[in-house]
Amino acid sequence: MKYSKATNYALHTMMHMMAASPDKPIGVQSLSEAQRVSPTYLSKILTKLVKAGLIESASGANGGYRLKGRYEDISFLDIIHAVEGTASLFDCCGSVNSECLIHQEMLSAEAAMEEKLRNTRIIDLAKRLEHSHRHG
Amino acid sequence: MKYSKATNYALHTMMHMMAASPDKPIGVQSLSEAQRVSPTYLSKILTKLVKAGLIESASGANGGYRLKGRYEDISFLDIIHAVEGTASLFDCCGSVNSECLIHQEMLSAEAAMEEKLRNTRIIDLAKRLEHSHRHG
DNA sequence: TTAATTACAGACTTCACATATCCATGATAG
DNA sequence: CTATCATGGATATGTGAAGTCTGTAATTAA
Ligand code: SF4
Ligand code: SF4
Repeated sequence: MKYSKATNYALHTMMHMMAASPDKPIGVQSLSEAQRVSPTYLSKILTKLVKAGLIESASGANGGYRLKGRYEDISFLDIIHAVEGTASLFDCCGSVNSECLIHQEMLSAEAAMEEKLRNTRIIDLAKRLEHSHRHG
Repeated sequence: MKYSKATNYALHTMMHMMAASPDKPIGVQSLSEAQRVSPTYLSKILTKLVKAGLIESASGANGGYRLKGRYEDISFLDIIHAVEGTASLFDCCGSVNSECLIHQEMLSAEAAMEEKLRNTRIIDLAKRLEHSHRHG
């Protein structure tokens, strides 16, 4: 029961892109160096963000990844859902039983967490701090 | 990023014990039959609950597992912590950086879920419904 | 047109952990 | 003493996370 490291990488990358210039694409090479993760692996993760419509990519020289459209609205939950999927944390027996009290409680608790994550936008944190360090 | 099946078993078992008589110990044999899980495996899970002080066990004939003390106060979170552990869902780089905004937000969101789980007691749900079915 | 650069997709490996199973041991009631 | 019951350790087994490798496609610069 842990968030994957991929989610961590995605959050850091998005934070970094928000703090940097949103105009020019940034190659996965430079994005990976700040986080000590291999470029090919980070690329896999960022492709998920592309498919989720959160960012856009450009092949070829001077290509890379770039924010698009209404990037100010992107929340923590958007990124987490793009990377981890949207399935419930509590999948008992596959079927959703709306009458089950255990099930209801677990979904309700998860919803409380998602509510918090949905109401926090990356851009707000990026504004509050030029956050580029990565300790370890 | 899923709750383990062990947590599911523990929740069902506790719900069952609350609905049944709290006086007599119930053997893991009968507890397991209701959930279609092997007795030995369920025993391992229940031992965690014993060590967490949520229930008590009695060896020998007519032994088994039984609620103890202030069992009315047991919350969802108590059981989940006993089974899954109390570590944070978001463990980046091991160290807790209180100044990191990403870290703060993730902890805050997790706290919202735990708050909900802490404020829901098993006994309340057991009262509302004699809940012993297990579909699959 | 060619070469360099970049993202993308698939196969693959490795590793950690969840999910058990089996068996020996210990405790306890009758 | 014996049947019953929990506990602990060792041991599979399966699944998903984490990461690597390599070829392919797209795009730009020369
Ligand atoms: S009884 Fe409720 S919690 Fe248990 S498996 Fe069914 S729906 Fe899920
Ligand atoms: S989220 Fe913050 S504390 Fe955690 S690794 Fe990233 S920068 Fe460090």
